[in-house]
Amino acid sequence: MATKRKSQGAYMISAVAEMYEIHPQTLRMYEREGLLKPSRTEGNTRLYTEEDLERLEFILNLARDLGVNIAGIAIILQMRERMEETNRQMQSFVDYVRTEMLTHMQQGSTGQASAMVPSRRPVIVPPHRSGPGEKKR
Amino acid sequence: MATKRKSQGAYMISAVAEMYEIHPQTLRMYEREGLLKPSRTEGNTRLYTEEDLERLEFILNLARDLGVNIAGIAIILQMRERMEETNRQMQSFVDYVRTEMLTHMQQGSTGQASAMVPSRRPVIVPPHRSGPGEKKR
DNA sequence: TTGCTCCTCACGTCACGTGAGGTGGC
DNA sequence: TTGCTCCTCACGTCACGTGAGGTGGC
Repeated sequence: MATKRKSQGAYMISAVAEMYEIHPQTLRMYEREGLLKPSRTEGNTRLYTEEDLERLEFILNLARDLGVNIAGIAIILQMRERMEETNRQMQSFVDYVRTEMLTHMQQGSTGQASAMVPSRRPVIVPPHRSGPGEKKR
Repeated sequence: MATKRKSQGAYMISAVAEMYEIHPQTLRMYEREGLLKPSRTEGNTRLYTEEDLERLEFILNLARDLGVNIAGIAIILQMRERMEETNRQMQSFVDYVRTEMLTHMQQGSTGQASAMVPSRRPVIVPPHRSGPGEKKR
């Protein structure tokens, strides 16, 4: 019984091809060019995880909708990862500052804490809110 | 006397073409596709500023060395600008935190300012270390 | 056996870069 | 006039996507 789908949300190539209306050869090409790295079964069959599919959607958006070629997609993927890392670091810095501030506020200060820590988070990317800073006080 | 170069480091198309060994038509194409926006003389002749040239170098690096197509270059340019903006905001946040810290340190605290405010700017771009979070506690 | 997988080779299409041709202003 | 500029049109090349053909394992 050859199933197209594997447990844990891992998909064989034809299932992925069907889901995204993409030619299996194109999927193999994307892998050859380094855009995707699905794992393999012992029999050497490609297995696409949910994470691979998320990445594939991003790739297809660039390739189909925006007309970016493979070299461009590779670079954009790199930049995306770098930005995500930057955001993580930024967030941890904000968290650090926040707790440090609170610590010092408690050590005999005037209670201006909310004036000191900005009420909205300063920087970072579009959709997210960072969480802290808001419901403080 | 038709000069190729204008004062203030503004260049006409053939001068730019020569400097970068690029076909004038290619430069016109890059403009048509929105990658470059040189100003014009009253007579409608393109004038490339130093800033345009810096951008052009970035474009040529992507196109020639990395093989990125125009759609990809457009997106990468956008992302670059966004990252630069993020870095600027980050820097100003760091500056803000730093001066605010110092202010509060001076108001009857223990003088741990230098332990609290990172001495190098945190986050940002690739090869750096993040700075805070580590020597805490 | 069936229906999948793997692979390589090859073709059609289109974007990119370049060239030609004709125009106009310093 | 010369040498630049502007523009449009068109061609060659190559990357991308797709198809065919032959193989092997569940």
